[in-house]
Amino acid sequence: MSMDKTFDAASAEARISAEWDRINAFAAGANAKPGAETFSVLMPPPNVTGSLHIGHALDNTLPDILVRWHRMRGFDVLWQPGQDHAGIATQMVVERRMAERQEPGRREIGRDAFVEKVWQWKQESGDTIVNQLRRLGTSCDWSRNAFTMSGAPGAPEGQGGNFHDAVLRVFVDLYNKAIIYRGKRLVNWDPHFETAISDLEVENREVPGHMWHFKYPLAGGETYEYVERDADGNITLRETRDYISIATTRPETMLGDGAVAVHPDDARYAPIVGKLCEIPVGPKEHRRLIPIITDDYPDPDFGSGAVKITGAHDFNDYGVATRNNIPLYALMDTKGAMREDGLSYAESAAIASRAAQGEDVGDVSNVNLVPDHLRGLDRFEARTQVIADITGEGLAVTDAEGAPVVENKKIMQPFGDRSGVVIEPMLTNQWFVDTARIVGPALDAVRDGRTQILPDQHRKVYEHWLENIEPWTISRQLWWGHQIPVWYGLDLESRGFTDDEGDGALDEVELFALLSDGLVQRGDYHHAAASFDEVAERFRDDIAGLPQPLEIARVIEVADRDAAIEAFSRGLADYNLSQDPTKLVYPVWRDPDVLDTWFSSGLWPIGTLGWPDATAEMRKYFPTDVLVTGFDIIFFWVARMMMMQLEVVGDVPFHTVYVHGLVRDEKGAKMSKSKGNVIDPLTLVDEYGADALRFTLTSMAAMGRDPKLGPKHVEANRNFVTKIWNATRFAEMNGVRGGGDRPNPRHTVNRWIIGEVARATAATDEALQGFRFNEAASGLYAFVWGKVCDWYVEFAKPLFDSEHAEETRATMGWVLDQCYTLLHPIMPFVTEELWSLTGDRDSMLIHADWPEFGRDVIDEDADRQMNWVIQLIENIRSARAQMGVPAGARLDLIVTEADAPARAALAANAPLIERLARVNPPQEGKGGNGMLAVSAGGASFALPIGDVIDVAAETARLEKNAAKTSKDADGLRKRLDNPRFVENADFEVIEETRQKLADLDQDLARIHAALAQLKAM
RNA sequence: GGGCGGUUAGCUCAGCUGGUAGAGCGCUUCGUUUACACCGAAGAUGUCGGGGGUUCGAAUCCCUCACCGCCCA
Repeated sequence: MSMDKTFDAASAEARISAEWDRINAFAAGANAKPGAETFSVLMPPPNVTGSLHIGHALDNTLPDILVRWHRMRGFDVLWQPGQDHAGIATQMVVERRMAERQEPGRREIGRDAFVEKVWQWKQESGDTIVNQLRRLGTSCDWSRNAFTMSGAPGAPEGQGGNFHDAVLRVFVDLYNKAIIYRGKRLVNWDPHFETAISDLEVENREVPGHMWHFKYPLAGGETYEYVERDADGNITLRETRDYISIATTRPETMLGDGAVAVHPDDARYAPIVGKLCEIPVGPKEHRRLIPIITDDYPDPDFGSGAVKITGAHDFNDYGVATRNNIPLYALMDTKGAMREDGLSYAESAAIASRAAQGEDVGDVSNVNLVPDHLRGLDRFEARTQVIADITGEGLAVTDAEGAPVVENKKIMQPFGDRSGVVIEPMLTNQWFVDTARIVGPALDAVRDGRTQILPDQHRKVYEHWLENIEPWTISRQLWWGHQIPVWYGLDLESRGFTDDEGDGALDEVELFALLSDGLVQRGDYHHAAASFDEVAERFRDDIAGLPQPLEIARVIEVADRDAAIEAFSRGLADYNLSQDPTKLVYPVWRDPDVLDTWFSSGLWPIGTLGWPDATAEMRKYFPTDVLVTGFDIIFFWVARMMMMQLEVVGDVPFHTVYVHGLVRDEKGAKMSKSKGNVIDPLTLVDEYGADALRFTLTSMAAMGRDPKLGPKHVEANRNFVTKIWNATRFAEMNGVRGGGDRPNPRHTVNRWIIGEVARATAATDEALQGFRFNEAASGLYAFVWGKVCDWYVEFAKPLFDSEHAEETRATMGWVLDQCYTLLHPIMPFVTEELWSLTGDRDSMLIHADWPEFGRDVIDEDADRQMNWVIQLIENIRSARAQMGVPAGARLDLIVTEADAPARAALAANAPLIERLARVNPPQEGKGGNGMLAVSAGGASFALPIGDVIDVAAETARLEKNAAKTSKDADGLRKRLDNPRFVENADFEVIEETRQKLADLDQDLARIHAALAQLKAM
């Protein structure tokens, strides 16, 4: 059998993958020694919509290295894979596809049909990313592949998992602890997807914008003395004004202003605080007045110092409004267009006026302050119109020439990270996690080291974020996701309804009162439970206290609140007619919203292990060991997993979080589709093989740095694959076979390389232990290429023709086995292939034993000797090359001087030196005319290159060497001459320095001797 | 504005707890000697961003400035 000249990655990868699958090589616990410690790792679940990008390749290569390494060491390993259902992203993809096929939209086909379509789509393309990950050699237990929507309604038959149960259970638990609550809050609203999103899903970007300046006239034409002063208190402007000047970047929100606020210390506006001013937009006859209030929020130095307060459309204003009891007037609908619903403008303005006078007007959600001509307009069209209206009326602040003041300036604007549209702060009912209540343990765990975040800089980021955590909006107005397990019921007892006679029975009058009292106006009850049956129980308990016969009303489920009112009314009417109490129903309806995807992925550690069931996996593999992920999801995912696992099961989800950088292109630019610099990992795999890509990513994974990846790097590492392939090919041609035990050879070369293997092993273990992936990779590269291929293989060539042939074959076979083993976690395919080609093995390499011998197998003498040999060969080669000796010429090697160790090294390794330095067997003699002078520790040599030696060139070469040596020696001498160095430095350092100096001095003496000889000629 | 990180060979980057610089790619010269030209041999290139400090000794620790990047307001 003879090997090809290169490794055929494409065909071998598929074959080897199939073989691993056949023996279930990746299964949890595979290759575990009896009673082994466990090592478990979670895959950061990629979006099920997604396809593999280079970040995934890194996310999975690094943990795969740790996993393979532990598996070979006999740990009981679980490498848990799975995918995330990715609410918005997936819904977006499916909707887009429906549109492309000109199918009816999701609202037309309805929720159930749409969700079914998403499941269908997931069935068709959900495996894409799994198959792509497999091509990288990711050795997860695919039989356990999890999905964050598993077990949810509509999930196809035959798919395991109960993620849905876990999610609902946690929701209900947190709801019952009141850690999850419902509230009407200002949230980030995505007008494209028409859903709330969390603040993490908002990207704030600086974009060119405008700042408009408008006059808000004082009510009743009042005037005041407006005075501006400079820093020293000198008056710079004094004028009589009948308005207050307001700057805004969003004029359309003026319609919803509830007040104008100034800083309490701002003397300019002190005269008008407490007065009313007019919003300069809207129909003249209903021009609204709003109060001028004080609050600490306005910055007197920014703009005019006066700020309009639109509590329902700005987060800062929201704070001011709630502090000062200013109504929150909503202006927009879910699409970001100006509202058309609610009361007429006239009615609305009237209510707002009463509010401005200080009257409590109650719930203002029905108040629509959008003037008729603006209703239905998109928010940006409305802006244009508002500006035109105000300017037309002469209420824009103008410059000296009378032109309206409009500043062009950069403004920070929020964008949806998925939709890319401008996010609108919106006042809506949403569900929140009161993160402040569960954040403590997550902070403590990192502070006390139960979970370690590497590198350290990310720990700080994590802590800072958690210390300033905001409530987490977890409801999403989407259809694809875990529907919130909350049902609402009508509030029949809190207000209005009374049992007049106190007889515990409901008479017709009371029934009528119940209906006419306006159920619509009332608040709702809600309960959370994992199913309708359970929640019905809760509602039955609630209504048990109602007068009869209502207390026996059947709890039924209806679509929504309107349906509930209708069903309830019909029930009452039927009862009224028939006096049959079974006609009475208590309808409840389920919250239509779904949970934020991250709520479910936050449960990834326990959800994938079968929780809430007390599974064997849960007992065995939780808490997990290492999580490898990107810094971009520390908040989204890592922090939330920490909080949720600690709250739900009282333990940290993992001991170590290794945060890797962002893979950039070779110029350091972020990869993005719009820039067109995205590198497809599979293209690289096709071209160079998975091993080369894995090795490249690994060698660039320096902690705390962003890897910069270009095809050149991958090519270089593909060459490395070829290198070890060919070293094996050479071995095979010389009858070397693997599979043997560690030999105990006699020849120095063989003893030396065994020590080098031990060094490489220890270095690899240390690097991986410390998550210094790049050091593991570069150390192995240097060892395999620099030591094994460059030197050992070359040394072995003459040995194969010597009495040491047999032990050299054994040693080389063993050394290569160690190379395959050590490289396997990083380059699994080529090493597995070589393993199978080179010996009869008990197991595949993936289940072979990781080397366990220590540095004690290093033979220091052999080490010294071989380093001397290498030095001599290099010096001879260098001298030859510099003097232009033809590469093929074989020179005599004359030993002019040698101490005992040098003599011994020479004697033991002469054939190697002869071959690699292209010299004849060494002989004693004297240097002389026409000879090159070369030295190595403790010995001097002369190499005759004929009578025609260029004395000048050789002198120059030696002088150059002398200068360098002498410079180095002087540096060391200066240090040693410094008494403070000798006093302060470590003993070892001083000794080492002395030794180095002695060596250099000796070298220098030899060079000078050679120079003297040259001159004598 | 606050925080974090970066600035080392022509390019892309290593350099862990201070002992005086390395790799890959590229470049120059030579080479097809019993694996490998996806190769081998030899070689050139660095006041380690500027300035200051601590130290016997600083790319490494501290301060400061400049520029670049990221995160959060």
